[in-house]
Amino acid sequence: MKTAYDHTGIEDEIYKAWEASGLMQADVKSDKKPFTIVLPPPNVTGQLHLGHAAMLAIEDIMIRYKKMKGYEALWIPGTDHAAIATETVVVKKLGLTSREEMGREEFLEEARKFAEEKHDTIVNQTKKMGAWLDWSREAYTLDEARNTAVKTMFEMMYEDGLIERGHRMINWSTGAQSVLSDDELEWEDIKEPFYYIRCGEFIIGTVRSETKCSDSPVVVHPEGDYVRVKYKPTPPLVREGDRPDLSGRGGLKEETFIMSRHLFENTELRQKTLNLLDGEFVLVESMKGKELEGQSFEYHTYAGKRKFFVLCDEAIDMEKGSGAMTISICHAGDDYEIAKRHKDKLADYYFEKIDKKGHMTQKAGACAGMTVIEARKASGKIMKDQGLLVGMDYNYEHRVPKCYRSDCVVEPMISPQWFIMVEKEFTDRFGGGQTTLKAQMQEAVRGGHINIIPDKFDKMYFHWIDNLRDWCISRQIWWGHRIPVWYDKEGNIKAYGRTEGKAIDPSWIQDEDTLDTWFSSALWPFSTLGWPNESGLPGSPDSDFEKFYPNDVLETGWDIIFFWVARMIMFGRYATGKYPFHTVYLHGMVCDEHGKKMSKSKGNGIDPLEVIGEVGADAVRLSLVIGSTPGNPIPLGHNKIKGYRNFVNKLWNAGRFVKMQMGVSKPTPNPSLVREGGYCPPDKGDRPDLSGRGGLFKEGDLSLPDRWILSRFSTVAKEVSESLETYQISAAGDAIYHFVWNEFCDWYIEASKVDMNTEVLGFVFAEILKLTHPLCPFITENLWKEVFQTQELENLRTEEQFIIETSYPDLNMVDQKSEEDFALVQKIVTALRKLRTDQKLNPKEKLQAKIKADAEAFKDQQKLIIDLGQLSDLSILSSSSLTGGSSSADLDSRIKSENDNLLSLIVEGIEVLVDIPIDEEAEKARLGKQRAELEKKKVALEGRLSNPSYRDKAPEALVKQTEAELEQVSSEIAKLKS
RNA sequence: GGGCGCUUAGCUCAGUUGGCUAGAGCAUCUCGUUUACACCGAGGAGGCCGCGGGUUCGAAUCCCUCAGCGCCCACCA
Repeated sequence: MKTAYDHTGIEDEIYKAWEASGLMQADVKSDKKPFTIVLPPPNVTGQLHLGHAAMLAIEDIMIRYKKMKGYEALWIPGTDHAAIATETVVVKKLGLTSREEMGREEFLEEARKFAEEKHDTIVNQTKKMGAWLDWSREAYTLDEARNTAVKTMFEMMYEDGLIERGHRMINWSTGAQSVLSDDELEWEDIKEPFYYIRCGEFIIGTVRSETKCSDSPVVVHPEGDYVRVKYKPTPPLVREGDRPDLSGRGGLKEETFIMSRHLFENTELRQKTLNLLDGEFVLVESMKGKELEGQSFEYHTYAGKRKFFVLCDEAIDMEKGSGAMTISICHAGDDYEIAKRHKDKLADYYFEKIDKKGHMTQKAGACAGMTVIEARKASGKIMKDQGLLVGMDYNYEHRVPKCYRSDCVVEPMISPQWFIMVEKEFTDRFGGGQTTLKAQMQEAVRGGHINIIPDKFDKMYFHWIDNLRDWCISRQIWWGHRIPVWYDKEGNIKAYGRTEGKAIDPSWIQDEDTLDTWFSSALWPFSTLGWPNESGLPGSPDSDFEKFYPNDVLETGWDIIFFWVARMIMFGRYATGKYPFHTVYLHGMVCDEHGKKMSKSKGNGIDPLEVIGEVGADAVRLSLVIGSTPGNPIPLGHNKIKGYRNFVNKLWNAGRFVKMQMGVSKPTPNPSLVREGGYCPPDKGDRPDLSGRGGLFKEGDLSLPDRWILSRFSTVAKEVSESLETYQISAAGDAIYHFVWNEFCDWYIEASKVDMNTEVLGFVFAEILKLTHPLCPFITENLWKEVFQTQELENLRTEEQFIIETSYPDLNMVDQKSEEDFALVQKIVTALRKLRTDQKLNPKEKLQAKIKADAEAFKDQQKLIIDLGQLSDLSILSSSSLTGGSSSADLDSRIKSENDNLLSLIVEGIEVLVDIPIDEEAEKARLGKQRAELEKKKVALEGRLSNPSYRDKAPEALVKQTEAELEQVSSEIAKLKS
């Protein structure tokens, strides 16, 4: 064994051995209680990033822990075809400007090849993390089985009327050339000029100047208060940063405007808004919006002369702009809503100003053919030059939607698409009566069927559902599940859903579009378990679906709670009648050590594969799970990783020490250690019992450190299990870290060097390896083999065992007395070490000391203190050990008088006298400081006890405890003073 | 604009029903080449728990105000 742990090579070797062992494959016929997690499938074209690494670490810990706890643990791996993301990448890789340059089939073949190549990469990277996945059940969101599930789901929902096709306002990604769901938008803050434009007498405000190029209704509020005003300019119109309007077409001449009373009367706002007009506004008349209705007029737009007419609608906000607006029915959601209410009047106004590529149509006149962004600038300039503007705000800030995959502009457009109706009533197939998908999703969490960790996401979840609109599931891309609908030449639907056993007429045409990638992802918890083929079929008791569905925990990053988690809940409940899992564990985003998002430009990114190469997967796993709590950012930096690398090395070296003590021969069973009728090892062969259910050691054989470490281990193992049960992985890791380092290594191993019990040493270390295994699978397996097994890795399964085959530690050897006794030893030894530091003594110099104690009861501690405190002797002061006989009348004062040349340490009220040359000054200072601290504490305790309400109302035990403390503090002070 | 959350040591963060002297890692200071480990050991220093108020015998913890920070949703006139 090397002095420093070297993970290189061995991790891959261990993973291969696990795979070869067959142990990773869950047994559907097992009697054990199932525990199931489905791996959130990484994008097949992706690289392993830190988010995956965190996910893998957390889920692997859960799986290994449950497996060692005796569950039939199943963790299903898989990959996601990631429709839009992959298609975008493939188009780029093939050097196409659009997929149409290649035929559909040819393109799909290329995409398939690409996905296959990339698949192996992500799978191998997943294995690097040590993930205990059942590869025999690996799934893919775009494979045959999942396609069957998709078609079945589509069919069910279509028949229930929950899937409909219709023309609606949708989000169009000009880059991906597809519709996107509301959740697939990413919003970007930008600053753009905001224009106030003349439109006849009206003034309309817009940031989208390019859309103001066509015939349009001017919409006003029917009950809104409007005014017609006369505008009298104040020439010359020259101001800083502005040029006089020399065109003579506006600004300088008298004219009339119609605006909201709100704008007219708020002078400050008016000046700010109509900042290109400098003059006087004089009221001509007042009117309600409805009085304006129906008026029509012609006016110049940047693209030429256009017709307008006035329409009333209550959607108008009188406080915004001038209280009037024109609408672009095909290019804005709100406008479309207004148009729907005025169908009869607006039939002629449904025309596209922007095409699917994001270019302006012929409607845009001079700007036709430009991109939206170009046209926005150009049209603004034209309008300014032509005097069509009455106001401008250069600092208007708003947010624009971008495509989350192709990062291009998203345009609202009207298009025929397929939708899942989340608010439509249907009859629950599982006896839930009339309900809606929305209601089922709400019930999942509200009814306590699903527990979200941390619970702050409950609110986010409900908020999302409350605002949820129908889910657009069709996509105009090729890579994905093609929508299972067939039309005849007239466009009538002739077939849908599953095709097995159905006659598909060759003349029918399948829908060109594919399904949203999240449609197949939403089926993942049960499509991976054989649904629909293995579900609900009588007499299929051994099916994965029966055994492992519902899943137990769904673990993922909180950022896909809506994309994925909510939709799995929706589909799971709808299709199987059961919520797909009982617990949702959401981890946060990995960020750098200062809480900043990792990004290439900042250079603070960490590549998980690179660091695994440097320090090994175990250290990386610990870095990702310790020091972070669910839902909160996971801070990660090289310092942290280094810290856990050091821990892994510490564990390694503890293993080396244990192995050295156990000798070259492997440990053999010591019959004297196993009690009559005690624990019987469940394992094959005559190996030592390292499983530790208690009843293993004879009381009399155990030293104080033995009893202490067994007791402490019992407590810590319990804490760790409890933490893992309650998904507090960080707390579990922290407890292990400190137990191993600060108790086992710092104290037990040190004590062992003096008085060795190799059975206990080996036993506790073996238990530590088991306890740590879920967090650090590689090094624990490695040490398990090195220290406790005789066989090589490949033979472990048949001849001995892998560590995961053992039981998770559950030891009941808590011994309060030993813990207290050992704690006193630790405190006295620490005090002695501090004394050496303070007095600048040679650390190697052995000291003489004395202590007052019961010689027999203190025997164990005495020896330990001598050894660990580097003493030559620690004599026990008792009445008989003092000169002048056995009278114990005033033992303390006699001790004092006979030893007043010795330095006195007060530890836990016990006086330790040390024979060293006393530096009077330093000693005085030390005592003064200690006394001050004690006095301060005494005052606090007395204050509390002198409060009658405290004695009255605080629990009795607490009051007693306070009294005991006061007593001890007082006695310590007395000893210091004497 | 609506909502959620955070503020604890120099840094990153724990602190689970209110109760011992508020903890950890890293950084820092002093000492140390003790044969498991220098990827180490020993010891130390460092906190009005954001500000102000309230409830309580008792508040980092519960309630309210304010300030600062972060996030989610909505928002294209």
